[in-house]
Amino acid sequence: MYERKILPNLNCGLDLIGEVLYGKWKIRLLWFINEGNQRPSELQRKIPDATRRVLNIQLKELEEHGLVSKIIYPVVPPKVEYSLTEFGQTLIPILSAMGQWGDTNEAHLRSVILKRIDVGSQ
Amino acid sequence: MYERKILPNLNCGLDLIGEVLYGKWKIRLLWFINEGNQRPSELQRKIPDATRRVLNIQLKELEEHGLVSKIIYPVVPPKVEYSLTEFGQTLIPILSAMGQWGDTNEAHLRSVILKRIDVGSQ
DNA sequence: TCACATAGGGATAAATTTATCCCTTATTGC
DNA sequence: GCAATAAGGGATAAATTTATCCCTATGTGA
Repeated sequence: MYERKILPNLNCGLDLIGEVLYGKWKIRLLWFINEGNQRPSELQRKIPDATRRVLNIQLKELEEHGLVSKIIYPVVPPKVEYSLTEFGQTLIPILSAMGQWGDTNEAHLRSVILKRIDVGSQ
Repeated sequence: MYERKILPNLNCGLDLIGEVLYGKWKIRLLWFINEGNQRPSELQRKIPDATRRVLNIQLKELEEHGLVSKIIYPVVPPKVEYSLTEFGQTLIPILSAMGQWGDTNEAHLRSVILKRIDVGSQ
């Protein structure tokens, strides 16, 4: 695992939540797990742009942060199921509000985001 | 400005909000601006761990994404004021909920975050 | 027997984000 | 004249995060 050289700022609640949600795929993972996609392979299918590798890494972080729990069934072929912990579930209303905000403002957001990116590319 | 080689995913509302909030200091900037710290030097004092440089860069992104607006007064020494746009203000309830969640769970979060980090360091 | 599905990890490269350092402008106070 | 203040930008290094590639294990079905 990467060993940090610069410690994160943990001064206030926003810092703390930022620390556990920071990660390209974490919010989506929480969301899809909450929707019932519990197995790694289902999550991969839901998030095809991410590689298995990163999803595993980010799932492990979510687990270490106490947001999801993992059950490994001792069968072959292997079977694993993730689910939100009680603690992780308390995040759902917030993620839901975030998603709604994004959906509500989709047109505008898509426009300004792409404007910053397509400066000569494509 | 850095030219992206990998385009971001913009499949759903969560992706969109993630894109505009992603940045080490952005949430804090929005928060402090909302609290009335409008001038760059005030923001720097509020966020001493960030350098002027990064704050400027992230403020510019927030501006380009339509969340904050910037007024430059033509005086010397220079005077600049940032404020939330109407659009930016719609984010405040969400940031507030996020901050509260972090505050409520401060002890637990601090513990699990530090556990992941202090694996041999310090 | 060969391909496939399932889950996961190591090593390393590439992408992206932050940090550092230094430079500019013009006025006020000493 | 010299230091401090206000705001900000360029160049470059360092830190951090993601992506790529390859390898392991074991049963099931064709």
